[in-house]
Amino acid sequence: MEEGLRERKKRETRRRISDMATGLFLMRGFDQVTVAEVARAADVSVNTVFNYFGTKEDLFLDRQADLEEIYRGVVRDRRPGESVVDAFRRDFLDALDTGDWRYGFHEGAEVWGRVVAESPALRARTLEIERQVMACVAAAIEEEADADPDDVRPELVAAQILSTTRLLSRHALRRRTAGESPREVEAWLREQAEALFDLLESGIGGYGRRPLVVAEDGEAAGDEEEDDVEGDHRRP
Amino acid sequence: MEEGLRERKKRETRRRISDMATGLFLMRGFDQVTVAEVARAADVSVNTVFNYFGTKEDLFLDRQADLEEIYRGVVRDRRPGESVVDAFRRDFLDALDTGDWRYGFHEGAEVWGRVVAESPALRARTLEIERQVMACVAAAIEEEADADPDDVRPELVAAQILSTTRLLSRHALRRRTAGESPREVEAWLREQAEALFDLLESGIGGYGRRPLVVAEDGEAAGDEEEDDVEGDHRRP
DNA sequence: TACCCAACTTGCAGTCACTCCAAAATTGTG
DNA sequence: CACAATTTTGGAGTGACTGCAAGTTGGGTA
Repeated sequence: MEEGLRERKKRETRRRISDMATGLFLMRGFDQVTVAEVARAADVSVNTVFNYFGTKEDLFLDRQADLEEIYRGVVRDRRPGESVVDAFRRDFLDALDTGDWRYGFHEGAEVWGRVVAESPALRARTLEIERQVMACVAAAIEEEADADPDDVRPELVAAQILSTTRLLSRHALRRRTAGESPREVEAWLREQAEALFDLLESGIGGYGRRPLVVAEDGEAAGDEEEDDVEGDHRRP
Repeated sequence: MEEGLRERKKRETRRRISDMATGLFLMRGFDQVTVAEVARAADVSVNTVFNYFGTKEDLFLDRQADLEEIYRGVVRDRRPGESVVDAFRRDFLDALDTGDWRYGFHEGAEVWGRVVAESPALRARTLEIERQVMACVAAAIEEEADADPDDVRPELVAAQILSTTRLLSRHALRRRTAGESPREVEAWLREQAEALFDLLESGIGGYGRRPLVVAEDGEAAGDEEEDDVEGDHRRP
């Protein structure tokens, strides 16, 4: 008895709910679709939806486990002579070649990105996921490097690498939604990736260093142009 | 007519709501207090609470605007010869000296940290704030460096610096809540800050490099510590 | 002083995500 | 076929948040 009817039905139900939800969200936007609608579309009760997915956001974002596994692999399976940064650089460029989903280069990524960008709840959940993935990568690096549990460097390395890839993904998505062609974006992305990973490797210590001798005419630090102070309450 | 009665009352009401909310949250936890209770404690209606604060989370996390202003200052007012990283290193150590709130070293920080850690909603909002602050710092750096709007490096620099300070703050908070004395934590923090900022300056390119030739007996990864780049990656 | 307008506050009704609970319905087992 | 375990469902909440219409208040004006 490899898989009983029970297990199969569960898997099917979960899949049906997820697919229906994703379809509706992509079509009409996350906040414009209620959980009740998803339930109706999947022909289950609302309670069943929450039986499978902890929150409404999880209906749209439930690749976290996969992500963690993939990144663990990148760290663990890096080649001889490769540093952690090297491994992620290679992985990023490979993903760019194959149109892998994990950096947002897959087909339809711009629709997906727009839906996420338009929903505060989804953006928040995305950040939380990124945080957890970061912790996971940090753990993998720490384990690999056999570092002291008090050593903070693995976390720093993880944070910096993932900041870099996230930055690249976000810009790529923005350019895609702004109407640039995939080919254009890909070229730009390849160039920027090299530059950022180089910077990551060699350090940002010198960036923006202020000259020791101040020119005689230029005004000093900013005295003009005081911008807004009070933020507006009530966010949409 | 410097400030009418109307303005003063508004300021007082806002302050009263915020104070009552903060007190209740610190005492009983964020999720254990309803907005209705806050309203009752502040002697206003629930609607008035939402008139002043967009969300329940904003009742507790209200310093974002201040944070952005402070960080803008750090970037803009850096001294001659200082790079952006230098400026933030100095600012961090100064804040450590003065017990400044912005990195979580103030009195009662561990209670505050526990409340945030225990509430998913607050954690999510914290991440969102960090993201916005990061964007703000990136903008300041870009402006300062007079960089091309297409240049992604300012964002990378901002992300990496703030990742570092966030990492330090989080660990400090964790140690405080774990019962370490403030003096202990401060000493540890000072040492780690130097190490991490050094790493930030010199780059993480060599971290965790896997040896080219695999030793015939033992496992490959791990203990060889050959960091090829210039930085002396001291370990704690 | 009396009045009026604008801003601020409030109560009320409603939506939606999400929880708890107990009663079905379904599935696997002896 | 019974019986237990699991899943599904309906119903009755709770709590954040919104929109609306009716007060209430402060400031300026006739």
